[in-house]
Amino acid sequence: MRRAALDSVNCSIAQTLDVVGDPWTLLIIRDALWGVTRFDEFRRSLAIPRATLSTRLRDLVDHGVLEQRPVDEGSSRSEYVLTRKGRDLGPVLVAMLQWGDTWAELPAPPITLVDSTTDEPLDLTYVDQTSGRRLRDIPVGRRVNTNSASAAEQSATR
Amino acid sequence: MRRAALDSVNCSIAQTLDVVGDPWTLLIIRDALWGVTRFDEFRRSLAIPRATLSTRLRDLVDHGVLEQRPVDEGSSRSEYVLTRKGRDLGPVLVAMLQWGDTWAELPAPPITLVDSTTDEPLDLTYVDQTSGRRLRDIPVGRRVNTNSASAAEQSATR
DNA sequence: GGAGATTGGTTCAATGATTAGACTTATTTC
DNA sequence: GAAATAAGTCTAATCATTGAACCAATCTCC
Repeated sequence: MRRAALDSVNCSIAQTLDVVGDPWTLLIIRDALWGVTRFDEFRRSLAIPRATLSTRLRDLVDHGVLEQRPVDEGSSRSEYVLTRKGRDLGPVLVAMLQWGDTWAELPAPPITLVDSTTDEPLDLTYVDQTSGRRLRDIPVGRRVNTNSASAAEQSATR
Repeated sequence: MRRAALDSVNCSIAQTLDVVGDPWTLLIIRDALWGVTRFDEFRRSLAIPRATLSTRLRDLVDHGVLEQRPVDEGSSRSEYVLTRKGRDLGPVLVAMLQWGDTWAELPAPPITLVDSTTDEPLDLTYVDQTSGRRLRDIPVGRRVNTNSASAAEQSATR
């Protein structure tokens, strides 16, 4: 059967996975963050089958992550650009990049993130803005917010 | 045909997706971070088919993200606990949680991350440790590191 | 302006993966 | 010792993904 339906689960992570919980989808967004906009550019960059790319782009447009628009006035050729919602996925990709740099067995990190104005490498870390501490030094717990959804939905809350 | 093979692509994001680029996998890790360890606990929490859970857990153990060990000395029942490598996926899930809180159309964030010693809510943001600026204030670029892989592999670098 | 290449798809059959549900075996609990 | 629980495996059906072929616009270049 088809993939599990996650969009009704009352969990922000499940909701996010319902949109980008597919390897191709996140690779498309990665490329889009680097400025790729055209169908064939994605296809060549990712070596993704045309039909798969076609459905993924449609889904991302439907979810408001990409905006499809004609390359020129009245042109039938499209470009796909990230919306604000799509650009906000940057931290997800940064986190994946860092995990891969640390744990994938590559000889060296293939790319380095830099400040594009100064070309200085970035050293990105999750920090709690309240206490100033880094995430890795904090014992993280969670509080379940019971005010937001029905009791039935709560059973699916995480 | 089976899912695209990403493990040979010279990109840390693709390498990460090769391990966790599946919705079930990340939901399993989410639960594991909250302390879930047993097969049936995962199954009930996620409503995941047994066979699917079985293969996912095996794959995660093979990748060194989870460690499988007997519940007691000599017991045939297993518990699955995150390794260091697995716990390091925390930032990926934090990023997804925040994106879902912002962009999924839920009435309110279902959970709040807190410091478990003080119960204070956390306000986690990516910060560049060098300049002290927040990620969202930085124009991010990338530098491709050409010293690490062969020219042939470089064509697949992102 | 016409030939050929490029772009942006759709359609097709074959192959895998995912699923619900039945089944199994060992271990607890009562 | 009976029933319930835990941790899976097995099977058939269904669904998604894939490579390949096909197609209609559009663009380039002579």
